[in-house]
Amino acid sequence: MLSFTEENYLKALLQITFDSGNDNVGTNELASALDVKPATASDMLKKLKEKSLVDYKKYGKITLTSLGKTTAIDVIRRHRLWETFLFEKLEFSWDEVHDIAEQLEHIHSQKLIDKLDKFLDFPEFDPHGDPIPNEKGELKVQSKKTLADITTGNSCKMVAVKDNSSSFLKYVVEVGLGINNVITVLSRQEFDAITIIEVNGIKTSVSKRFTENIYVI
Amino acid sequence: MLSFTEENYLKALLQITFDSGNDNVGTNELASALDVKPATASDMLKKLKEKSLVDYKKYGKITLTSLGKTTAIDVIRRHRLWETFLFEKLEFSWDEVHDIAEQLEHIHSQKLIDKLDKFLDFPEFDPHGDPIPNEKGELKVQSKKTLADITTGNSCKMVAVKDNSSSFLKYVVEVGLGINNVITVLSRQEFDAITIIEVNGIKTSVSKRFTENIYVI
DNA sequence: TAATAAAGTTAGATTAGTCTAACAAATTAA
DNA sequence: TTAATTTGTTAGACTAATCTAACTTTATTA
Repeated sequence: MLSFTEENYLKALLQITFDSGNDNVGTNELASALDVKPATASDMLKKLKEKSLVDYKKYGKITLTSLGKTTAIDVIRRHRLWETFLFEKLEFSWDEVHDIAEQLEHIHSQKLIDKLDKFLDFPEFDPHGDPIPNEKGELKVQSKKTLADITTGNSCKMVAVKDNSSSFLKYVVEVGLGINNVITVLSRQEFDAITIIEVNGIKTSVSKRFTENIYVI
Repeated sequence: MLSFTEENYLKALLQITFDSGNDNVGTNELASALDVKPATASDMLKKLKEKSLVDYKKYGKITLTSLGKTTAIDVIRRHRLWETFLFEKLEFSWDEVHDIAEQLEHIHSQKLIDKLDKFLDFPEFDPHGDPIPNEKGELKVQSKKTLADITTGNSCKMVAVKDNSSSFLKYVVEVGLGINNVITVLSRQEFDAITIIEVNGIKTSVSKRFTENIYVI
């Protein structure tokens, strides 16, 4: 049985490769994702290697073993199912579900997750638009295209957010954006890296960083 | 923010006084309830005293402070609400809910519990018949009378179980008993401490210990 | 390619929660 | 009321997860 901490390291490793496409994850990057010091991550990697959850050698790159990946996907499945439960059944808002799910994802009971999945009618996406792995660990492929990739004058549909932090999500809501909204890119000011978009007839300016955190199709 | 462990000590202290009516809880009793050694409990008591959660002095009796009691009641509220959720919404059986709720009860979010309470329509009793404290910490008084108190020839209604362990609950189901069932005490054999009961027309022999763990009215 | 910077590791310390073994206090019984 | 038993505490050690500070390796750049 893995500890909360071990599960978090595995999840972070998978998340980093998912989000950044970067399969050359380093100690610093991992440590900063988990908000610990590199020394701490370095220690933990030894332990995870010992348990055959990661492959790595000193100063080399870190990769999940197949066992590690399966486990990480399971943690993500738990996280996203709980988020969906909180949002759909308990009527939490979009930006509140992540932090509570961070705790709930570590409850150990396969049966609990299977029954929760059924209760929610086997959802394929969580409230942030992220795909939920099924009981076999399979998930729908997610668009890698962000609002930053849409050229001036074109429209797209928002399907998910990259950053799941409460602060970002609150901002997204403030801007009037949500999953499935149609967004039109009106113009870009290269000088200050601002994009002017239109959503439901309302025009807003957003930063480059903002556009890179909105997944679209 | 209290740790899981601290919460478990407080809950155990309250549970012991509740269940046994014994307000003179000792280190050994507490330790055995938590499945740790007395030395460990002794150490933890210092810490809980430091945090003003228990009153106690060396070799003296242990009592919860008002803060400690409030916290313990809150842990019990969380536990019983989660049990109710598992039983009513996820269709877990009676004997499966306790162990999972032991984990869920430590999720920290007041809003989560309030919303869960509402989602379940403010239940007053959990699947084992135990009262669920409301958001103010108030709970329905529970019968202290057990099946052992019913005299030969008389009938009663089962309202709760004292022992919540999966093994006991499985046995209760096997015997054909459940909450709200009417039980008639047919006879008692003082020699081997056996009671013969009738439930739904079926006669069974149960031990003294069994009858002491069934609350009735 | 040599110097500098960045990234990663090791050593030693800390905290929470646990243990065993030895000891001390309180209670029970002879 | 003394001896035996039970109950409770202390001391010292261990593990997991973390830290800081010092050091090593790898990468970058002048």
